Amino acid sequence: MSEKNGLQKEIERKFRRFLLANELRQTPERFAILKAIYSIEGYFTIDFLQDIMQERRFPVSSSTLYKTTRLLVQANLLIQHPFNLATPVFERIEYNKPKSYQICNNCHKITRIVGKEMSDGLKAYRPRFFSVNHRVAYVYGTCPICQREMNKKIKKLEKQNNIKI
Amino acid sequence: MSEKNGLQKEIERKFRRFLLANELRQTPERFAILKAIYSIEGYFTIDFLQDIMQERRFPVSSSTLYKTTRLLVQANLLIQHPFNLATPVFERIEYNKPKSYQICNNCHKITRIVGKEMSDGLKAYRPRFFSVNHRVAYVYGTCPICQREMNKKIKKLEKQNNIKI
DNA sequence: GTCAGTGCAAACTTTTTGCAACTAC
DNA sequence: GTAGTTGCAAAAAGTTTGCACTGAC
Repeated sequence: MSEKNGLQKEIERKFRRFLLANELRQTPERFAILKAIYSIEGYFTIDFLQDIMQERRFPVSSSTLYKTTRLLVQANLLIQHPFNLATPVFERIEYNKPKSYQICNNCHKITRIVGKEMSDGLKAYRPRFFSVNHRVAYVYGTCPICQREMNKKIKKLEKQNNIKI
Repeated sequence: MSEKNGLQKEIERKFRRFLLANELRQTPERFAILKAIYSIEGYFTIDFLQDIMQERRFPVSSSTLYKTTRLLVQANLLIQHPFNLATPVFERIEYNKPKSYQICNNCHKITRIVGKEMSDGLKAYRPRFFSVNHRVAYVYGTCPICQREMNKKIKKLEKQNNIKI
């Protein structure tokens, strides 16, 4: 069995356990949605997910999508990002693999942070009485392009009005 | 001048700079909202903020609140949390003071993480070409109470149906 | 004086809910 | 067979927008 299939099975098992423990039913819709979500590499919105389901010849209503995504968040298989875009952005969770993002609050550009410092930093926290599933970090600030533009504008204003801002 | 007033002045200055740089006007509403937000210690929703403004004898319309909170997020003075509750949850930002939260996805209990490991861990990441304003981390998982309940339920089901889940 | 900001109400979008048909258990 | 799930349409909630008035610059 390939690595990918093994992971898929593990995820399905996790969801099955969750459904059983909460006395919820194992419907084809729920597993089809789970599978579709894990086929999406990056971020996605509810609308996009519905398109994917359509493409996969497994159309589902948006009420089902809303309910199922909520279940998956509860089951620690899905995350909803605080990107404050027009619509909520979701992303699959890979167990115990910390994820970090750098967000420019000016141009709203989001960059994934790679490299060990951040993921090691996140793993440094080991709670004694809490079973950790996944860790996510967001670093907010200003990207170099926006930084330069803002400085230029401020300087221009200071010169124009002969003031110190 | 007290520490608190100094901080307040610094925050107002930051907002003023932001408004100037973006050629936006310095209205009383904007500064009153900023002040109200920084008077709230924990999380808040738009509705709650509107109540606060009412109490402070500075009623503002919700359209103004939506517009101003968006500006404050852009100005790196406010953050919107990904708690997936009924309504979006906001919180003021304290510059360069990392914040972390532990979230039980089962009972939705949110706990602030205190202690050095996490904040030091977050500070370990120092991007070379990005001006960091603030860092936030979320640790998702299951709290001890929910953990125990889930285990109990799973065991009961396994016994009942003589299966291994 | 000009033009951006505010408040109101209406419009719009997103999400939830009630109900009949269906299906996992 | 029973009770949870789905899909549809309607309702509710959250957010944005158009417009007249106000006030920052």
